[in-house]
Amino acid sequence: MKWKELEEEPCSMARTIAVIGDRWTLLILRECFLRTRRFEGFQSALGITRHLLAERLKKLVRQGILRRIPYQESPKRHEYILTQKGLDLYPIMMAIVHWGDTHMVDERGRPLLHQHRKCGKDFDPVMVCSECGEPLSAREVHTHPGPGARGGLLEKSAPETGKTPQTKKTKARSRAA
Amino acid sequence: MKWKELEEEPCSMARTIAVIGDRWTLLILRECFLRTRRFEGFQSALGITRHLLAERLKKLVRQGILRRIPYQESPKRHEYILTQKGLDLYPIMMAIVHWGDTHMVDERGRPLLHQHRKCGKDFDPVMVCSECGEPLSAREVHTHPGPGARGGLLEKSAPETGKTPQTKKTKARSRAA
DNA sequence: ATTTGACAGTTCTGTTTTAGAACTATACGC
DNA sequence: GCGTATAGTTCTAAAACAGAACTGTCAAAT
Repeated sequence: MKWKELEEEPCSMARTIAVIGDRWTLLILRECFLRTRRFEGFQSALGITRHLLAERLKKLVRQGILRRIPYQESPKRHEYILTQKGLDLYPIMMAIVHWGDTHMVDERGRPLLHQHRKCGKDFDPVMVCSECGEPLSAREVHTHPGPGARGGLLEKSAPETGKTPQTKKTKARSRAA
Repeated sequence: MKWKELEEEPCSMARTIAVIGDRWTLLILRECFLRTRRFEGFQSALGITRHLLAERLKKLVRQGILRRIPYQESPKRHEYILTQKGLDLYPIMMAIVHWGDTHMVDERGRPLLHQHRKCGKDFDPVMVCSECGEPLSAREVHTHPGPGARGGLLEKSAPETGKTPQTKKTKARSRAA
């Protein structure tokens, strides 16, 4: 499967993964949230090859997650800062960090703590229901198709070019989330 | 950088990414939360190559995210189900889906809706502070080193094998999250 | 006036990963 | 014995990535 196909699936998760679902992109975004803004900054913080870094930054700009803004003329230099769309990735980042804090720390404890400016305390992120405010867990949630679902009868059945091929080709059946 | 190195960084995010930070693993986990349990089920739902699927499933079992449980003898067959560690990934999945719902849907709307059994309503996931219950955003959070941080003076400086090499080799400086 | 250094990339080559397809193995139902 | 279901393994070609060097612009130091 190519990244492009993934982006077009009727599944919000697949589409998001198509944009941020590789390790370097996620690490670049970590740096963004830690206020890194410049090419050399990302490169030395991550040890990513310059080639890949340039490519990933371009992709993030194309996707509207980062904005490329000049910070000096002659020579022209730009920095990369998060757009609102990018800032909205924060819950994903926090959820990832929190799972790591819970399941991947060694004896020494957490590498980084998070303090909430409003209440002044170190906190954990908790995911709650927007309607009732209760914490969420997988078992308490029921998923059902929404307006953008493509499923069952509405599914576009590709017009085969004749008889059914005998190859064991297995194509993904459609799945939404 | 190899996945193994990533796993050993003093950063909860890097460690988590080392485990689930590739596109197939994330999609396999999506299927797990949608109650897929068997090899063929994953394969036909995702269109992943069988080779990669086998590899990813092994990795998830090694990491304690899935458990491989026999469901019949002769021929021996197993199914893969989420452990508690795996179920704890739910907030990450929901955060990813929600970002996609917000920023990646087409005109037709969301592919999938989520209903909270407790209150009966379709909901969005909201990330709040465990201490004061207020919704979180990137700007209201201050990060600072925790007990597991390796930084500054404590950093293990690799004993160079002699004189400083003249190559332009750039190694990642350490960064925690 | 030439050299050095910072910055932001691009180009090159070789290795690793992944895609796509076929093959293996065990057992069941007919 | 024959086809089907399930869960893999093996093979080759294509794509992605790592590691290193190179390009180009300008400022400051020698």
